[in-house]
Order: sequence, then C-alpha cells, then structure tokens
Amino acid sequence: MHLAFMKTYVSVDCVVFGFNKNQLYTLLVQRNSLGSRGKDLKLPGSLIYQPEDADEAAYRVLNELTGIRKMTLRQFKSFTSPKRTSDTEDVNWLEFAYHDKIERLITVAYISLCKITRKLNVVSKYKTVEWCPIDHLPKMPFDHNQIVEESLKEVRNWVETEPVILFELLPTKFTATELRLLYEAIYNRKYDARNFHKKMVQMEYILPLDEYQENVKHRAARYYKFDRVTYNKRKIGI
Amino acid sequence: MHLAFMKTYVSVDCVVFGFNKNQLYTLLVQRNSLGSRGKDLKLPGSLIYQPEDADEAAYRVLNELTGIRKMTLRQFKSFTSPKRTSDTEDVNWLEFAYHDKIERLITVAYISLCKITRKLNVVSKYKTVEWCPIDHLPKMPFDHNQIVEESLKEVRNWVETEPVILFELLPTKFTATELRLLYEAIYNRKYDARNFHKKMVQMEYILPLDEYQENVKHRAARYYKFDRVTYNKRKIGI
DNA sequence: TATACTTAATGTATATTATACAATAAGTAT
DNA sequence: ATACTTATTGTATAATATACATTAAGTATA
Repeated sequence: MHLAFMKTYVSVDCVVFGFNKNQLYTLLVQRNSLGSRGKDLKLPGSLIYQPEDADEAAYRVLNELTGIRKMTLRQFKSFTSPKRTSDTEDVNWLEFAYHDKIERLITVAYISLCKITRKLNVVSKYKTVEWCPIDHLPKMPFDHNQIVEESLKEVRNWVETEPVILFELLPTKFTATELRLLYEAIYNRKYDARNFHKKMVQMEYILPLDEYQENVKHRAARYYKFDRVTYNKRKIGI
Repeated sequence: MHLAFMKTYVSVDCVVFGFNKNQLYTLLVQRNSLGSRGKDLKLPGSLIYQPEDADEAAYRVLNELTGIRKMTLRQFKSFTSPKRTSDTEDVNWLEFAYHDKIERLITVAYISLCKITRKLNVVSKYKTVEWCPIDHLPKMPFDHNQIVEESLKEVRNWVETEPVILFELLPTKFTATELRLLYEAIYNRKYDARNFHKKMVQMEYILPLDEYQENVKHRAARYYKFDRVTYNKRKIGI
C-alpha cells in the first residue's frame, strides 16, 4: 500500500499593491472571525470554485473588491506546505467561512495593482477592507506574511518586462517626482532626480501635459500621463 | 446553496533541461499506458503525497530519475484549468497509474537542470526515460507541451539572477565555445565570439585550466571550470 | 612537405548607457 | 525683501555593449 495522495482544497490569495506618497500598501480584508483575537486581517482570497481555474478565481476575488473589470493579474507562486493549516484557529475560521471540513489547503498566490484612491466595494463577507503599508503589516493567518514578502520581488520582475503596470499604481495625471518615488518604493533605493528625469524623457509613452500642480506651497510640478497607444508600439522600461 | 468548491488532486511536473552540442533537451518519460497510441511521452511528475509539499514531491520525482541528492529546483507556475483533464485517455491513464478516481487535477510545474551525460536510473513505473530536443517535442498529454514552452522563459529569468545554474548543464570541464552555445540555445540568438569571450573573462568564477581538447581535428580549445567558492563570494551574470 | 581545411583565440574603435554632481526657477510664507 | 520649499535642467566621466577580421594551432590530403 502506497502513501496516500494529496486531495485538497485549493485557494487563491491576492496581494494587491497600492501606492501613496512614498510608500507601497497592500489591500487587506478583515475576516468575520469567530472569537477574534486582534484585527484578524488577511489577504483577500477565496477557495476556487469547480468550474474555475485559478486566474478566474483571483479575478473574481478582486473584481468583487474593486469593481475593476480588466484587472492586471499575475500568478507568482503556489504555497503548498502541509504546515499551512497547522494553526487550529486558522482551520476553524476556514470551516466557519466555507461550511466544510478542510484539512489541507494549498494556495495559488497572485499579485495585482490598484490606484489607492479607488473607491472599494463593500463586500459582505468582510468586516473591513483597508490599505496597509507593506512595512508595517500585522501578523496574518496562514503564510500570508510570507506571501507578501515574496510578492515584492515578483513585482520587480514584472516592472522589468511590463513597466505599464506602474501606471496602474499612479493617478491618471502624475508628476515626475511621484513616478520616481514609486520606483524608489519598489526597488527600495534612491534615484538621482536628474538622471531619473533623463530616463523618463526617453520613455516616449510618458507624455508631458500643459498642466501643473495647484495649491502647493512651492514651485508647481508639471503633470504627465501614460499613453497606452505609444506604449503598445514600443515597450521600454527603466 | 453556493457553487461547489474545488477539491482536487495536486501533482508536480518537472521540466528537466539538458544541453548537448548546441541544443537544449528535456527529459521525458514514457508512461506504461493502457492501449498506447504513439509513444506516450510526458514530463516526469507525480501526485503529491499527503505529508509532502510541492518542492518535496518534485525533489522526489527527480531524485528517483537522476539519483542526484542536491537538485536545483525552481517552482515556476501552477496549471489549474479544469480543461486539463478533459481528454478521457489522459484521465484513464491517471486512474490506471494511481488506482484512484481522478476528476480534477492541477499541477505545480518545476524546472530543473541536469548534465545530459548523466546515467539515469531505471524507474520501474516508466518504460523509458529519454532526452528530447525542445525544438522537436512530441505531442504530450495534458498541457505538458504548454508547460515546456513557458518554462524556457523562466530559465532565462533564472540565469539572470543565478548564472550558477548554467554549470549544471555543462560538463565539469568545458570550452568557451560550449558556454557560448549554451547561452545561444537559451536566449535563441547568436553572440559574437570575441565579445562573449571578454565577458567570460570578467566572470571571475570561471577558471581557465591548463588542459586542452584532445583528438579533435582542428586547433584544440582550452578547458575552463566553474569555481563555486569564488561564485559564492560575488555573483555576476552576463 | 606543402597546402587546404577547421575551429580557437584575441584587440581596437565606436556607440550606448549609467553615474556623479549643483545651480537656477518658480512659487509660498513671513 | 527675504527665507523657504520643491521643480527643473546639463555636462563630464565611467562603464558597458557592439561591431568587426586576422592570426594560431592543429588535422587531413595531394
């Protein structure tokens, strides 16, 4: 008799990045817990339904939260350790939430991006939905802390090949400084403003506008916008 | 009543790369099929056992085949479509192989690397194990052709961050030309031999030996070897 | 033994890209 | 008027990437 093969539930969990000032954030949901200790924040996710693949499940989760129809999503890693479900409180919550006995659960982790100013949907199955700075995440259930940690590296790879994703984090009109701070947040390093500006000019898909900041107590910065048509013709990163 | 959640079997499948002359190969196994059509080649893989995570299962599969204890492995993507198991012949084979009714199966795909000259183990559950050039793969069951296709891109990412993996594909002693042809196979482009040689010299972890080819009908090329100690001190790619 | 044949080995000039660095501009606040 | 804050911009240098052809070292054969 051979060892038992693994038959398991499969979920998706989404790390949704947002950006404000000079800081990356991620979207966390507060689960409707049993006897909750602390705030019980976790990554948004769901078990996968029978007719879905993982991409579709992740899309469903994010569409519920953000209302965005064309979300950019990237699968980045599956977390499969049997120890994921070793915390009894986590397992209790799972069975409470899904009305099913769940012994083992693996998850397919996704990354996505969202303008942090976007109005989020009220989803009945959660108490709250909130943006949390990635430098100050609470302790989360399962391996969600580890998932976020590994996801940032993946965002870097993603930016290299598809810099378009940066503009899903910025407002429609943004300043050179905002773009630079975004790079600095993602790569966790400083960029010289002059050199950065030169590279930005080379990115033809970033168009300068004849609009400037208003109501700032210093010289007003010029606004730029991302031009998807030019971008699709020729992709260039920094 | 909500939709049924997915409870499923989970497998791992491994794309093992090998290199010879100027061509990348991948290791395929011939399944002990029922009434086999054609050769029934597929990627080596296995269902995941209960106490394992996916890394451990992939390691087990490859260790069985190659006998290598410290395999370098990289998880690269999970394939989760419900359509994976839409071919009845594939499903029949699964149930024949695993003595279990399998309706849905997702797989976590891995990449690994192996010297193509290595003597492979005879694994009883397969008829044959063979290296197949990645440009001329047979039609394989499930989505294995798609998995191989996507894996080559991942190898490129891997080389960028960890060039050490290249030397798992080459013999212990290799010539400059062999290394160049390996780069050319992976990136599917030509490299100028002079410029390539310059970059190779900058890689301090590649040591020139005082040994040269023998029994070749032209000028004998110098051999080089990879030095892990130097590599671990300072990683540099091409 | 001369000649052809094959692949190995190598340097220089140029273009591109990355980096280091500081002064002036445009506005607000006092 | 002066101080304060952030925006904007150029030049010089270093590092890296690219383009390109000749000589070296051996084998094969006429």
